[in-house]
Amino acid sequence: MSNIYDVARLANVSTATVSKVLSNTPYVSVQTKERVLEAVRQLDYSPSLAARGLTNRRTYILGLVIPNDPDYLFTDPQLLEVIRGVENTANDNDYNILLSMAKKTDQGSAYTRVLRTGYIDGAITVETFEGETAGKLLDDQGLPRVSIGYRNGLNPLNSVHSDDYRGAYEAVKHLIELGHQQIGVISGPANFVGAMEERLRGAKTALLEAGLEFNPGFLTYGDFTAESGYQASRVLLEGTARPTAIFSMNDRMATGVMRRARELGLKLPEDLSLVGFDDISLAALLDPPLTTIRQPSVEQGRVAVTKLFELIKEGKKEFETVVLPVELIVRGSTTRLN
Amino acid sequence: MSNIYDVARLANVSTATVSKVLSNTPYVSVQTKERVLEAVRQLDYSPSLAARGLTNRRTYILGLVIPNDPDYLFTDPQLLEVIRGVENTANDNDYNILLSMAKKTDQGSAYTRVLRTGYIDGAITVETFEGETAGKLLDDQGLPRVSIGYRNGLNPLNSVHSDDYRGAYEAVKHLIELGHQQIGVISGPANFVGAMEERLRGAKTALLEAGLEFNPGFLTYGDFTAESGYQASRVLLEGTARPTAIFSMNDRMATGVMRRARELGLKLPEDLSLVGFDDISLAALLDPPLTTIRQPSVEQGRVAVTKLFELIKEGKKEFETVVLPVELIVRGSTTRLN
DNA sequence: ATAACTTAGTTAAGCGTTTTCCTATTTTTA
DNA sequence: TAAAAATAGGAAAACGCTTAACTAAGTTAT
Repeated sequence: MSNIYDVARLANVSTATVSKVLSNTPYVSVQTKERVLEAVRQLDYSPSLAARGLTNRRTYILGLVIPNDPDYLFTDPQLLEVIRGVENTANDNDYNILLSMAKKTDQGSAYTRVLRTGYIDGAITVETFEGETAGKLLDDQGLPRVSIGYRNGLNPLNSVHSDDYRGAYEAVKHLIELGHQQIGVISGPANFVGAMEERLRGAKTALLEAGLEFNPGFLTYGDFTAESGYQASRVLLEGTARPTAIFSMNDRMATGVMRRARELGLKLPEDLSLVGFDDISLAALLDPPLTTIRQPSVEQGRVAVTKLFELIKEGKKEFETVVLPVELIVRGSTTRLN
Repeated sequence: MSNIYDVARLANVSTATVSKVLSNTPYVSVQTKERVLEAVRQLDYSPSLAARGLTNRRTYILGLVIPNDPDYLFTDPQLLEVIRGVENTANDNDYNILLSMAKKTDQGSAYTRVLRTGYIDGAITVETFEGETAGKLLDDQGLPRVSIGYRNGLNPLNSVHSDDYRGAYEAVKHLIELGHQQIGVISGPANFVGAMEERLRGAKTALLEAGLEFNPGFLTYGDFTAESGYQASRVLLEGTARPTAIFSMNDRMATGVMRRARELGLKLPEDLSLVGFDDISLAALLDPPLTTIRQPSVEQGRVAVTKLFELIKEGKKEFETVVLPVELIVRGSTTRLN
């Protein structure tokens, strides 16, 4: 592999000039510039990022930190979308993505080292459960960081997330408008930062506005997996007074509800209306197709990186949290209460 | 952030000694070593990977190259598992993962640059369609590389993949043992390297061994999405002579088949037996639960990295392709032909 | 007692860039 | 037409680490 000296020699200039040409610094004549570029072409030269990082203090690498604890979070298909949005946007701007799937137990491991070692110019952290330490580690170093999700609970700075409140509100309002008054809610894990609280708040607000009251007995918790939705729905569907509709805080848990309902001989949507959250690709293909709240996952990644660039390149310290709009997608799993 | 000089000064030694301590080179006295380590601790020092990479020619970063063309491949939940296997194994060995989602159209973009610039010590490429260039780019530089999937068609070197042949063979054999003779096959895209050919070969072999002949009219193609399975199954299920069983080369397409069958009033498994491939987490939760071939996705990532380390650390040039066993999971979507 | 090792630690070069000063030439301004 | 300003390019230091080569002291073998 050729280095900057090879190029300089071939173009008959100094390495300083080569560097200037490559970084578009002014005061290089057109002829010289062309000669250098020709040499670069001939040698198929590309500058060593390691060397560049050493002088520059810029590595053109962003960290993407995703908690790997617990395992089941990782089966979320939306996550892949987020990753895709992050990677593509970074790449469009000539940045690369270093992936860190942090385990809480890690101390001094490769992942920690990378976050501490000037190897990345900034980071995106996917916020999940309370008690993740990666974010603090980054902040302590003053590294630019953008959260996907809710940072430190509901701190309205430097994060990007969907409008969870609104989504839940719309979901429940939709059910109420269909005549439902007994509405069960399956939440995600209670210690999942921010999002679940917001969705619960949205759901409650919708009830309140309709003059209905929230029945704590109709609130259960799952862990986002389909299996947990199945379990949670037992509580709701096998009690004496069962709800006529269920709002599940993600689609996968909703599939669990469907399965349970089927087993109990309940027909959707006639006997039970069901609204999910996420709009995973499968949602439209279920039987009946699932009414749900669409969340812009790729977009979350995209916006997070764009915002991170503002912090990195413009030296900004903070920005107002970006809340991305969600959309109610009405399909076949909800119907008017008869 | 402190550097090696700070540590050296504090410990009253030369930087060389610090470096030796940190890399466990012999000929450092216990006392000195302890003094250095104490200084490291006090200063919370960790060496700059950039600088280290410059001298070392080791970056402790592996590239993970995943084609991003076409989009729909990316919705594969198995992919996340593979990524997880790769990342975790790399991390366990103090390596990090640089994610590259290559678009074919990219030339000279961030991703290409990273692959050419001595920034990674090796790479894992996820093989999908023919004509991907990232692999060649890496090979041209002599960078160690392991493929997940089938390298250059069926080249039996330096790759890791599941036993696609065996999986398809078992799937179809299972159907035959249940008495089915008219078996439809929904393949993935024909230009998907290796895997589809192998699965088709497996299916044909099973038929042949049972003295049945392969009916080309019962072979259709999808693109791995549920929607394409739905479309493909129309061809199979709406003809005059329809198969009594279908082998779908992935689970998502199988869900499309289920949907179509339901629409046509066909009951699974009585009227139609269905076998998928992958065993995605949803498979067990479908109605009926899907009989399928389980593929070890996390394991593929894990093995790929392990093998890559052999190439990098031991300087090996090649290894025999690792074929990971698959497993037939019999659930409710298949039954004896009556 | 001397030669030959072994151990412990240091010096300084080198990895491949970028960037800050410089110098020299050309162009503009008054 | 002289001074000032703009343009073009180069020399060399700096980034933070590793490592080859070296020195010096202590240990062992003869």
